[in-house]
Amino acid sequence: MITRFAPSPTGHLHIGGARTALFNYLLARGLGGKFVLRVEDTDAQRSTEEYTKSILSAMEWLGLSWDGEPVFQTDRTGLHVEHAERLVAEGRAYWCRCTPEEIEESRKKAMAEGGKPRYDGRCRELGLGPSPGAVIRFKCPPGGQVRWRDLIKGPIVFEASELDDLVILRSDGLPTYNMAVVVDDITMGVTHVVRGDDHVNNTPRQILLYQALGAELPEFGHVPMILGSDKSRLSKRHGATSVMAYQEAGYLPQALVNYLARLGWSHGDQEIFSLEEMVGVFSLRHVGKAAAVFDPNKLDWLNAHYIKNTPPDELCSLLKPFLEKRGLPAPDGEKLLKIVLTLRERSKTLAEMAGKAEFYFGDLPKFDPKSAEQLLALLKTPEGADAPAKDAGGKAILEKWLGLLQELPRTREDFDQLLSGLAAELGVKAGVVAKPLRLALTGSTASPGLHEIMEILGPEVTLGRIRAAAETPEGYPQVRQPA
RNA sequence: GUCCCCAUCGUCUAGCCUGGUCCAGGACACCGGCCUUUCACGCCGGCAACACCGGUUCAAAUCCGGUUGGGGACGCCA
Repeated sequence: MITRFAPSPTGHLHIGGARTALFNYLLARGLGGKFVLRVEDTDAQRSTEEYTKSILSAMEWLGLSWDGEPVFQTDRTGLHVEHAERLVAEGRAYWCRCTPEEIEESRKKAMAEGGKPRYDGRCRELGLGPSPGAVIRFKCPPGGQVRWRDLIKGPIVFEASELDDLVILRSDGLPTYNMAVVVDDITMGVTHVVRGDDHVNNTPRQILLYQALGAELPEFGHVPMILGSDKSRLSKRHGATSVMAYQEAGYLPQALVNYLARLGWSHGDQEIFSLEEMVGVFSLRHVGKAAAVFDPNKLDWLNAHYIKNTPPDELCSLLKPFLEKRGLPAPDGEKLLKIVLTLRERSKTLAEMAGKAEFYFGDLPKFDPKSAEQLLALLKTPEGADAPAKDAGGKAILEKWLGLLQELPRTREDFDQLLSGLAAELGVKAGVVAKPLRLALTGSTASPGLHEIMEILGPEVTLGRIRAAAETPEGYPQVRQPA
């Protein structure tokens, strides 16, 4: 068995492409076959080397290793031309000199007659030879049906009369898509052609070419499209569509692969799969026929799952580039590890984690606008007898903390004792005394546990931040612009 | 316009092939509760679907036909 992934380098690897690549990979690996990569770069206008590199690196990042060197379609032009000429020689194709105007006229006529726009084959029996501007067209059989049993969709039938004489060799001497694909799949020994749904309509033409070339047919499988939330084809306006964009947003490859696999494929009620695990249980039989809507929420859930389950030291190295992107200096290993430990249960992406880590850096934290307001409000609440029972006066609380924390508590238990002691002393709930401290330390009302935070910040920064908040010097707190 | 494909909770899906075990199961999201120094995690609970019509059958989410709806394709792009 040989499967293949055949992207054209006219853009970055997108979500849909990644999924068909994944399915091909799983199919081959599961059955001990080969998975090859073919770069379909026959469109000289739009193909670039940069995109080729980008696609290959995205494949590697996802862990979809292919067998052998990538094949470039433009390296095989000779082969394609040879086959096209052979078809002419055997009377199964012919040279056509029709002008664009003539073709257009033919299409319009077909449309007017209630059919689909098609070329009428007027050069078909003219026995023309090559000439500048001429193309080779395949002679489509006049009648009958083309049918195949699709690996995913089941039996599909096309009337041959629906097909017209497609161009197989362009006037610039390069093969067209259908020709190049068929010749390559034949000569590369591809046994299972698994590709996007949008190619179903190409398949009957390709089957005809296989037959004209006297080649054995491969199996075909067409995987359904991925749609955006409005059920139209997934595109940029739905958000990120390239694998690279997800990488940059801090998604883990395991999460993306897991998500893509489960989008359209299932294995009972199981949701979490490693790539290796999927290889063992994957089957086209359980790929659905219907298009699927891409759900960023579920991807986030999976990503959070994989973040939580990645060994912390590994997470540290994964996080570093994201910290750097924010201009945060990577702390030494021990400290970074502690930071990561406080954040990994709270982050859906590495980018989000880096954002949440921001308050660990610098002397004073930046506040989000709402938290800044809250701190100021707390500081204004009167202390003592005038204070509402639920609110013991922010300034007083912070000063108490300042006293209590001259020596940082060693353990979480020690801190808890300080906390509940202070709460009892002021006759308020623990949350009331924790809140000003949290605001002072992190610039936010939501954060990891206070004790672990202080341990990471160290005594100097901890006390400095509390003091700054209690005294609210001019211009404090400094408000952070929302990202 | 023509052809092809598809149709179970808001979303991803199990079940459909081999009708009864499905007044339809799981997951994400959402809502409620517990845990709790906040947020999150975790745990518990809830909401929520067989597109419609007809046929076959003792019995249909499951089989058949039609309708509607959605998607895709009709290039010297891939």
